[in-house]
Formats: sequence, C-alpha cells, structure tokens
Amino acid sequence: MSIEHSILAILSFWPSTGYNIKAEFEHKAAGLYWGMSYGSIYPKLKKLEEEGLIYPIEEEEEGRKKKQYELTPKGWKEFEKWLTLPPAYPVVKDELLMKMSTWHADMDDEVLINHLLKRKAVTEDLLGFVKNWPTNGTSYISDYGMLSIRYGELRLEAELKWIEESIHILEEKQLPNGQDPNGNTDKLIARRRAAIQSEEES
Amino acid sequence: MSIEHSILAILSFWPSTGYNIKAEFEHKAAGLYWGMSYGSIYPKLKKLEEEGLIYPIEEEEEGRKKKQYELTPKGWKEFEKWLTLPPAYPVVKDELLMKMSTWHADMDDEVLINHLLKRKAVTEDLLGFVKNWPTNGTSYISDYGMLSIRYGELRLEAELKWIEESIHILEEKQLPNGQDPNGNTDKLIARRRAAIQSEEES
DNA sequence: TTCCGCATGTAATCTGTTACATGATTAC
DNA sequence: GTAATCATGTAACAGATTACATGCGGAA
Repeated sequence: MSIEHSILAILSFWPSTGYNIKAEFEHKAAGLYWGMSYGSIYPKLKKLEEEGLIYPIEEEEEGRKKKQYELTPKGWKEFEKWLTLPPAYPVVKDELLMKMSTWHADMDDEVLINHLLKRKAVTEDLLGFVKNWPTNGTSYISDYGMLSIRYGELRLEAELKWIEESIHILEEKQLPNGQDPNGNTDKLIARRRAAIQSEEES
Repeated sequence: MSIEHSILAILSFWPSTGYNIKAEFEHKAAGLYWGMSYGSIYPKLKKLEEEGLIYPIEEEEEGRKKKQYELTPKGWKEFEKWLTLPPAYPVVKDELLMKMSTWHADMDDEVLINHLLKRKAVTEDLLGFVKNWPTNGTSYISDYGMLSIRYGELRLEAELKWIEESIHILEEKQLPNGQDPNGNTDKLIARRRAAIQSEEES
C-alpha cells in the first residue's frame, strides 16, 4: 500500500519520470529509509494514472522520449491524507543480528568479526553521505528533510559505535556474561556435538 | 531464503514447535530484528523436514498434541554454513522518515509531532524490554546474544534522543535550514496551491 | 460455560523482485 | 566505436501475509 504513496511523495517534490523516481531511492537521501524497483514503479505509475492521482506531462521532445508525471488535485489530497495517517513502526530484518544472537562457542569468532568489518565499511559510507549531502550545494533538502537526515546521522553513529565496541570485545575475548538459568549454552554444544558425532559414526 | 535459516537458528537453541518459534519472535528478543507468521512457519517446517534438515520428536502425549522439531546433523551443518555467509546489509523501510522528508509548510506540524509521540511510546517500550530482558532471571541469552541486545539498546537510545530533539524543534518552530539552490520548496507550495485552486474553480 | 492460550495447518491473496527485451543519447 | 547512462516496460516468479478452519485444556 505504501509504494504508491512513496511515489506520490517523490512527485510532490517535482514532476518526475519512472527512471527518476528509482534514482531518488538509489543515489539520494530517500534511499536511506525506502526503496523500490522498476518492476514496481512502472506498473504503479500506470495504476496511479488510471486512478486519476497523477497525469503525464507530454514532453516537447528534447530528443529522448520520456514521460514525466505530475500530481493531480486528487493526487495532492491523497498524498496529504497519507501524511496525516499514523506511520507503522518500522519492521526490522537484520541478518547480522540474527546470526550474532545464535552464534556459539564452536564457531570461529574471526568470521563474526569479519561480518562486523563489512558492516562497518557500509555504515561508514552511508554516514559520510549523510554528513556531506546537506551541504554539497546542489541537492535539495527541505527544512523537514533535515530532521530525517539528522536521524540517519544519529542512528549510523550509534551503529558504528556498537560495531567498534563489539569487534573489540570479540578480539579481546571478553564477552559479557549472558543469562542462562537452565544451562542452555552447554546443552546446545552437547546436542550439536552429539549430532555431528552420530553422523561420523554412520 | 532466510526464513528457513532463521527457523534453523531458533531450533539450534532447543527443539521447538511451530507455535513456539512464532512466540520467540513475538514476545522475545529475536523479535527485535526478525519476524514471521504461521503461514510461513508451518510450510517451511514441512519443507525443512523433507530436505532432511530437521526431524520431528514424537511427544509422549502430555495431553496436547504437538510436534517438536530438532536439527539433524545435516541441519546443523546448513545452519552453521549460513552463519559464516556474509549477512546482507539490513533493508530499512521507515514510513515516518519518508513522511517527514516530504512534509511541507502547508501541513499542520501538530500532526507530525503526534506521529513522533506515537513512535516514542513504542520505542520506550522496546527499550524497557531490552534493558530488563538480560536480567529477568528466566530468559535465555547467550554471551553473543548480549552483543545483539547491546545493539538494540544503543540504537533505541539514539532513536529516542532524535525523537525528543525533533519534537522540541517542531514545538519551538526552529527547524534547521535545508539546502534549496533551486527554490524547490517555494515551487512545491505554488504547484500545490495551483492544483487545489484549479479544482475549486471547476 | 465461556473465554483465553496452546496448537496445527491451508488457500487465497498480495506485494514486490529478478531478469529480460528494447532502444536512444552522451562521454570517452 | 563502444561503454555507460538514460529511459520504458513486461512476464515469471519468489516470498510472505491474512484470513480462515479446527480443536484441546485450563482458568474464571
């Protein structure tokens, strides 16, 4: 339901083509908290036009054929209605955290450290982008957009801090003590070893 | 591809039923960075059994019929292979950030503040959970799991800080200045008003 | 006796991506 | 001249959710 509205939101900035909308999520600030592919965009543009929320602006052929879309009055209304609707709490799907939570003593910590280093590289890139973007002199950020950018900054800094902290802990082999009233960690290792052994015997 | 592996990961802790796996994501720490529904879980359990990665433990009928699954040697291997594979950088879809970025001067700031207050309430709940969980005396967290929990703590604290900062800025009407070399903010408001007016005239 | 939590499962549906097809224009 | 970027679009598929159907056991 929200892809449509995100498209309307992008079009509220300025009339855009499908290609352009994709670029907005690929190379620009919007990509920090949303994304979509061509396979979604073009069919949705068609649908939004059919519903009378957007209309194509016929270009006076500057060479390339392209179809820019603009919001209709109905489109503006729908966009703003969406803005006032309470947003859903973001759904997180974080494979690294999932893996880390189920890591165990028979695994090699070096591998986990490597996962963290990869994550660190991307996070640093994004943080650089977020810090540079608002003052690069060319891109558009509204006053409200600055608050979103600030969110990215705080979140990425927190993440970076955690990554560095975690790598240090793993390297020094000074993991904090968990909570294990039923001795599950030991049971896990025992179950695993029993399984591996039963296989080797067969 | 990852739902299967998340199920294997949960089963690595201890043998579980489908209902149990769901509960793990619903009421426990794993829910902070992953989630899934029954409609995914049961068919996947069937599939994993067919592939020989898990097997059912027949319960000595303690009244209720239930089917607990345990990892096979092959299942342990697959799980650990997955652990060593570099995790994808998490995809973020944050409706609040999307809305905030495209908020504009003709909207009511109070509505945006309300969105932030709702977000704050949930974030505070989660933070309370994250802080309480590792010392509640009953739940299981491995030493590695503590690192994940720490991530949640840092991330949620950063988010809370940002929410409070943003509410304050909006209440005092002291938004920072964005970057707008082409006067897009004015153009946006003009396009919008023209659209609304053209409709009223018709 | 009624409701809630435990427990399993499927069918219909939705939502979105990947991969492909096609072609023009621009920069090197 | 050739690689990259601009540009539109579709078909097949993947992935997951919602809603439903079913039923037991324990608590109030």
